[in-house]
Order: sequence, then structure tokens, then C-alpha cells
Amino acid sequence: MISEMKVRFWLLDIGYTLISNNVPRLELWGIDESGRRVLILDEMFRPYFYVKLSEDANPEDVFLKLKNLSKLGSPILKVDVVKRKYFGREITVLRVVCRNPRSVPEYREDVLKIAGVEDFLEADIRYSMRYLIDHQLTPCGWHEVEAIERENSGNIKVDKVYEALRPPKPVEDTKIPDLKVMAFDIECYNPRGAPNPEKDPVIIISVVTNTGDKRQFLADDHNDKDMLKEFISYVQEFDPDIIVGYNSNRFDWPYLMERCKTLGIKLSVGRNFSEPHTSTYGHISVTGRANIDLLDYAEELYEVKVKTLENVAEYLGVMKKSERVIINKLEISKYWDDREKRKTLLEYAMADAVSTLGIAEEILSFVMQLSSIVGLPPDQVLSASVGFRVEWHLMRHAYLDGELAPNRVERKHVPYKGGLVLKPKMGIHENVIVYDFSALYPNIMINYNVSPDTYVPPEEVKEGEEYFVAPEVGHRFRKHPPGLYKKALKKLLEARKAIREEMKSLDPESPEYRILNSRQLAIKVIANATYGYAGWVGARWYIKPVAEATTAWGREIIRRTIKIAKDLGLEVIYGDTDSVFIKMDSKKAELFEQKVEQLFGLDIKPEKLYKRIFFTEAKKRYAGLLEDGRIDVVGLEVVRGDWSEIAREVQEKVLEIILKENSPVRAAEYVRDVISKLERREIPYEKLIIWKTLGKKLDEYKVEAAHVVAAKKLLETTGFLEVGGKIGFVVVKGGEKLAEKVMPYNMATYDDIDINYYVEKQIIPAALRILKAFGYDEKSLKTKKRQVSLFEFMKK
DNA sequence: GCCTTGAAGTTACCG
DNA sequence: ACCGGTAACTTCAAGGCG
Repeated sequence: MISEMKVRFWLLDIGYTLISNNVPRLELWGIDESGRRVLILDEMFRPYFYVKLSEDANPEDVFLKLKNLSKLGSPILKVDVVKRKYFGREITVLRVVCRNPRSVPEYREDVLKIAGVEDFLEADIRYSMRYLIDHQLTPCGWHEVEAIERENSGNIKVDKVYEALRPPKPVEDTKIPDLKVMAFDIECYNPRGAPNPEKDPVIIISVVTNTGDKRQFLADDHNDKDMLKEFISYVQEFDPDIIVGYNSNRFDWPYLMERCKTLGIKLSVGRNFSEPHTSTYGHISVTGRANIDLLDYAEELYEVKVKTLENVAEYLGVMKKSERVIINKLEISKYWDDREKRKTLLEYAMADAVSTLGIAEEILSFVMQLSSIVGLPPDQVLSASVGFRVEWHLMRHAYLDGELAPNRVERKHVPYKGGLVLKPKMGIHENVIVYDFSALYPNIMINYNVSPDTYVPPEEVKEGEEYFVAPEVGHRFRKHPPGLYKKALKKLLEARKAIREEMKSLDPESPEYRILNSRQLAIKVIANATYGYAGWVGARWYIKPVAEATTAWGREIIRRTIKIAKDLGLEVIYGDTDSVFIKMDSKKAELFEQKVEQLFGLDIKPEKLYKRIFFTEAKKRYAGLLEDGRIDVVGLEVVRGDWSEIAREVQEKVLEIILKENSPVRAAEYVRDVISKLERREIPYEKLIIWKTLGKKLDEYKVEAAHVVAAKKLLETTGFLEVGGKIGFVVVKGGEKLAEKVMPYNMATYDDIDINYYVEKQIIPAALRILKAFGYDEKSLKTKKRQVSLFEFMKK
């Protein structure tokens, strides 16, 4: 008996297949309210794109010619003349509906040859994304669909299969179903450095699940065929909703895929028993599951400088480095071949999988919220760059408005002015309050309706229309109606405000609170990135004046804010883009806040109070002591990943002594002490490593930079480069230029180290950055012993 | 030919 | 493959000097 029913489901993954006759069928993979895994099929939706006509074209003529393009097999099903908006203006376009999603790229080219056709639009939006947007479905959100149950032929790994009778509709609900998460990590035999899947077996696959399962699949010495099969069976048996790995999109999955191909094994881990495949934004897609690479998340953790799994796990409080085994990647083969050492290797491999699951448990909530706001499935949202995330978010708003998305075009990069930065008043200041505008750029875009579809170029200015006119640059924006950016941002900021309000009544330990907190953070990320998107030449909705006007208003606002403070007799010590640092004066503070808020209609908040704060003569570099005793360090070497740890540590300690004890003398003594310790080689070797990102291919560099030389040596001897493109090197004796004195850190010993370099180019500059303001110079920081020896050296 | 100087290349930070 | 503003270091080549 076939009966119609309503199914509520939470959307995890989406895909499509072509069934008979090139008809596409959407596959929505989800979880229903009872926790059943479900697949919903929808055969009703057809791909389409738009045709934009030239000014003088007759829609009917084009319409007829278009119909003639239709090819057998993958025909054009329908052409409609419809009204849409393009950059805020009404236009008439043709909507071309096809049968096969894959024929869209072909038809869009054919269409260009017709007279009267100016361009195609929205012809590069993937079919499944089109479906989500048009029906307002959100990944990681709940929906309801009227459907009939279909028989599961057994080759699909779900509890129920349904066929949709009508498109699903979104349902408001914030809860997250219980998801099965599997973390995995592979180790490969690598006797020659980088392993090669055509030769080198996978020796260990470690798996940890959020249901408490922990196991390892091991090769039989160098034969991995059986263990790979066992792993595949295990995945199907455990049947995870989410698979997480670390660097798995670029290493584990591609290696497994290649390896299985070599061995003639089908890596059928999908819910339809398909194999993983490379998909958009370089992620690996596993049908019916969300495969997430946690390294993509780690890339955005700027506090973690070297993004190894161990470092990220430690930073997130998942696993301390001191409490786990760490072995050198290059020695994996040795550990494997040695019966005793193999135990250690297994422990190491398991620690990796355990940390991977731990990281996932910390961040998945955020990933799911980001996914639902942006509208990209959870397996894509992290691998998509910030620009694309913002763009997908805007696409949803545009669709609701009938606004067509412009094509992606190549443009020349033309720079424009950004935020205003004040020169700081050098030295120590007491009781400094930092005010900043919350969400300055988003609010500017809202208040002045700054948007691609409200921008009016000078030649299009009309009498009687009302405009906001940007200071300095003079760009105009229509006051009405609200533009795309304004609508999108307003919704984000209002939602965030409401969420933060709701959070106040919840227990911070509760799951509800954590979900809401992730959501408000995800909203903040997208709102803050929208200005950056507006100034990105690669953006669909790029219009330079939009970005340029936003920063111009920003500069004007901050300038006038400074003036208000000064007029009230407040001392302004520093400011950067949306902040002002003011010498505290509680009598005038309230008046200041009132005046600013009244004048601009923006919130200005006292964000921080520094008991003591130190500024160098340079912008964007300072350190301040907060009331609770913590020290904020901004921009200085302490927070830079490309200085040795010893230099950073010395500077941090110097700042602490200066800010807490107010004693430059003691700080200088401390510096001399560290220098003499280093001369006695009492500083751990690890603290001498300097890490730098390898930003491009080795042969693209125009100068022989130190880390490039180190990278070349690394490549020659080991055959691979470290995770995240970071090269760790030390400076050794011999040679004139720095580039002649570098060695990958694991290819040198303490005896090779050029102590002098670390004293003069690392420790002293870092310390002097602070101590110079107190009258110290290079000589006064060196140990007595060194001054003499250096003097004698000069005499020779 | 040697030394000084400044431009260019490079990275990583701030908001 | 989000923006501009900024600091700081190293390399490299031009320019000055003799």
C-alpha cells in the first residue's frame, strides 16, 4: 500500500544522479526525528539558467531562436520570458529550463551566438545548490516533506527511502540530532621519505568514534590488502554520518583512493557504496556522509602558528603534547619494522585519531552553524574560502529578492584607501580605555545602504532621487529601497542580537547554550567578512566604489570621534580603524559615549581598560596590562610565528617586568641572563627553531630567502614538506648571508648553531623593541664577556 | 672593486 | 582566491667613491 506521509528530516548531504533519459534525481541524505537515516529522492526539479538580452533585442525573436537550439537527449524543456532584477534594476530575461544539469554549460555557450543575446546568467550554479537555494533548504537544518515511501533495494545504507511529492520546506528548529562521528588517521610505509601509494602500503588505520569505539587496522607486515577491506567493511558497519580527519582531503583520502586503485579494491565507503571523489573547493566527498577535514578549520586559528595536529589539539584543550607520544614522521618505517618500536608507533597513531575526534567534538557545532547560515553543506563549508562563504550567503538573499547573480569575471586589481591608523604616543600610559565601534563596517553598509545594487555612478544621477553620499570619495547610494548588503547584514546582526539575548537565560554549560554560541560566532564571522568580500575583485558582486565608500565613511567616523574626544579634553593615545584609545576620565566618559552614539547612530563600547599600556613608536604594535593581571600583546614579536621561541619568550618577559614591576633595569638584567644562558647552550634547541610559511613553489621565488633554502634542503633529503607549508629551520655557523647559514631544524645539532645570530638578530632586537624606549641600546644588553670578545674581534 | 643605500621581495600581523 | 595598512627583516643591485 502506498500512502502519502510527512517526513521531518535534518539535512546532512545532498547530491544527484541521472536516471533514465538524462533526468536528474536529487538525493537528500538526512536524519529523521526518530533518528532514522533517510534518503529523500526528488525527481521534479529541473536545472535552468537565464539569458540576458541586449538593449535593442526583441525577446520574442530570441525566444524562438533559443527553442531551436534544443538537442535530442538533453533538450531544452522550456523558455520563459520573466522579470528579474540586475544590480537593482528591473530587467526582462529569458529563463531557459533544461533537462540534464550537464547540458547547461553547453547551452550557455550556444546561446551567446544568437543575435540579441548579451550574456547568460546563473549558468554556473551547481544543480544541487540551485535546488537548495530555490527551495530555501538549509544544510544542517530541519525540513518537512510530503512523500511516499519507496522500497530500499538494499544497495543504499539508510533506514528509509522516500520519494518527495512536493519540494521539502524548511522548519524552524535549532536542535541537532545525535550524529555518529568517526575520526580516522592513516600511517603509510615511507622508507624513502614521502610515501608513494603505488608502492608503499598503508600500515595502520586508526579509528575512533564518538560512541566510544577505538580500533586499529594493521597491515600484515607490508601487505595491506586485507586491512583495507576490513576498514571499508568497518565504515559500512559503523555507518558514520560525519567522517573527520586531519589533512584528510589532501593526504589520507587521496592516498587511500590511489592505494585502493593500485590494489584493485573498491573503496566503497559511501552510503550508496560509491567511492569518495574530489569535489568543489578541493574537498573529498563521500556520498551520504559529511567528510570534514579539520585542518581547514585549523587554518583559521591564527593563534596556532604551526598547524600540526598535536599543536591544534593542545590549543583546543583536547590533548597535551606532553601526554602523548610524538614520533618523527620520517621514522615511521623503522618503527614499523621493529617489533618493539611498533608498539610506540601504534600508540602514536592512536593518539592522532583520538585528538582528531577531540578536535571534532570541539568544533563541529560551529561547522554546522556556519553551514546552515551560509547554505553550503557541512563537508564543503570549511573547504570553501571566506569569499565563497559570503557569496553563497548573499546568493540566498538575492534569490529571495529576484536579484540575479552577476557572472564571475576576471578584473584588474585597483587598490583603494582603507582604514585610518593613528600614530601612537610612544611609551607607558596608565589607565587607558579602549573604545570601539561594534561591527563598524557592517553598520556603515546598513546605515548608508551601501550595496552593489544601490550604487549610482555619476552619469546616472537623477534629479529628485535621494542619495547617501560618501565623504572624500563622493560615491552615491540610493536611500531606497534597501540593498542586498543591507538586507543580508541587517538580518545577520539582528539574529545575532536575539541569540545573544536568549543565551543570557541559559546555563552556559547546557547544549542549547553551546549551539547558540556557535551560531552567533558563525554569524559574526560572515557579517565581518562581508565588507572584505565587497572589495574582492573575484567577487560576483564586486564594485570598487562600494568597498571604497565603506572605508571612507569609516575614516570619517573615526576622525570625528577623535575630535569629539579631544574637544571634551580627553587625551587620545592611539586608534586603528574602528577604535580609539583614551586616557581614562570617568567624568567625561559618559558624555563622550552619548555624543558619539547620537551623532552616528552607532554603538561605541568601552571594550577594555588597561591599567598600564606600552606603545612602541610603530603603529599596530603594543602591549597592555589588564585589570585581572593578564597582558595583551598586539603585533609584537611575541605574537608572531616567524620569530624563534627564545626571542618571543624574552620579549614577553621583558614586557611583563616593565608593565607589572615598572623596572627596565630588571628587564635588562633578565635579557643579559638569557643571553649568557644561550652562550652556555642552556636554552633548549627547540626554542631556536624559526618557522616560516612557504608561500609559493620553490622556483617562483625571486630571492634566495632563508626558509626557501631550508625548504630545498628538506626536499632533497626527505622528499616532503611540512604540513601547512611551514618550514622550520635553525641558523648555523659558516657563510656570510643568512641564506647560507640555514638548516632544516632536524638536520642540524646544537653544536652547529650560530649563537651569535640568535643573540644579535633575535634576542636583542626583540628585547630592544621595548627597552629602547627606556634608553637601552644594543651594547647595554650584551653580557660583559661578549662585549670584550666582540671588541677584540673588531681589532683584528 | 668595495661599501653604502635604498628599492624590492617576503612574511605576518591589526582591525 | 576577503580588504587595506603597517612593520620588519633579508636580498640584491644601483650609485658613490676613489
